[in-house]
Amino acid sequence: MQLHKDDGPDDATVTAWARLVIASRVVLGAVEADLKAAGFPPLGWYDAALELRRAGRALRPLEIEERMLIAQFNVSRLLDRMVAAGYLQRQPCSTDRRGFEVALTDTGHDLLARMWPAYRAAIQRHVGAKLAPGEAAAFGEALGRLIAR
Amino acid sequence: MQLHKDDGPDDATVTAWARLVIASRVVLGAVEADLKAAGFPPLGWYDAALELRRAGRALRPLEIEERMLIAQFNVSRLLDRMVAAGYLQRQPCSTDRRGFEVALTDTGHDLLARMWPAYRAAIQRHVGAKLAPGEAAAFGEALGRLIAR
DNA sequence: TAGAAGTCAATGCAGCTGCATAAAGATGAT
DNA sequence: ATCATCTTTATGCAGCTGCATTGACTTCTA
Repeated sequence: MQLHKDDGPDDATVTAWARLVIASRVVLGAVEADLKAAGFPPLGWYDAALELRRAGRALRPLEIEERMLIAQFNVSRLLDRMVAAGYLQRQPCSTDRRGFEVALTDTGHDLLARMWPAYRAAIQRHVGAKLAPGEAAAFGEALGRLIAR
Repeated sequence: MQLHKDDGPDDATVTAWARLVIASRVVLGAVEADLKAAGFPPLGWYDAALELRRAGRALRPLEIEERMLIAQFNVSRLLDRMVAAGYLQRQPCSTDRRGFEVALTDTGHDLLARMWPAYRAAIQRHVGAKLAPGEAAAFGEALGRLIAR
């Protein structure tokens, strides 16, 4: 236990932070590299497609933004690229003529199906295999707290 | 407990992975934003300067690369920028004429000293305050395992 | 010690990100 | 209904990243 006069983080917190910075770079990079090596598009494409499949309906860019927690202008461009690649299609929004909705095309559904085996293997290789058995749950809990609020 | 026939990740691992992707983006972004709002350069600059102070001597780009786990060409350009900003200085390497060493300037030492209060506060706000008491140690352990190997 | 192979660092290019702002439509107050 | 305000999405620009390659030097082999 560390004594301190201010409200700064304790040593364990600083260590956790420093490792979070490194680990996210290393693990994200490794998973992305595996996917790319297998000829697939970047992770963000999968994530966006997955949100659409989970929702079970067309979503507006704003809804994608809320779910993926990425900046508005990056959603705009990500959707552009995915539409251009044929994975998504835009359709006019019935209730707001400023916006539109994006829906998964058949090709988009197919992308999810084809990527999952490679993606799942990458997750197991770079995350699952490195955590102690049973450790993942508590680790995920802690990460969830970092996102909350 | 999940039954499966293949060697894929279990649900807790997939959840942990998904949250790692989001949490690192959210938390890194928040800390970077705090530093920027206080008029400081990006995190990577602090990290590089910190490695130099920790080492207590000039380091070669390759050594920075190993410590920060970032790509070679990104080290090259990060050092360029930090030298241009006056925080580092290059000096010829006595044992290898291909390379050189970088050393912290007085301004660089000063940067570390000036940034730390803002940085520490940001770590506490975005990480320390969100973890349950005592949780940071196990969390850091798990992150350490992800980096290892 | 010559030559092949390896290592260290920089750079041109393309693509992605952050930021500020714009354009178009929705919403709310009077 | 009108006008100001807010919301939704797109985009120009600058800077950062990944990738492939190059140039310079070192190391290894014989």
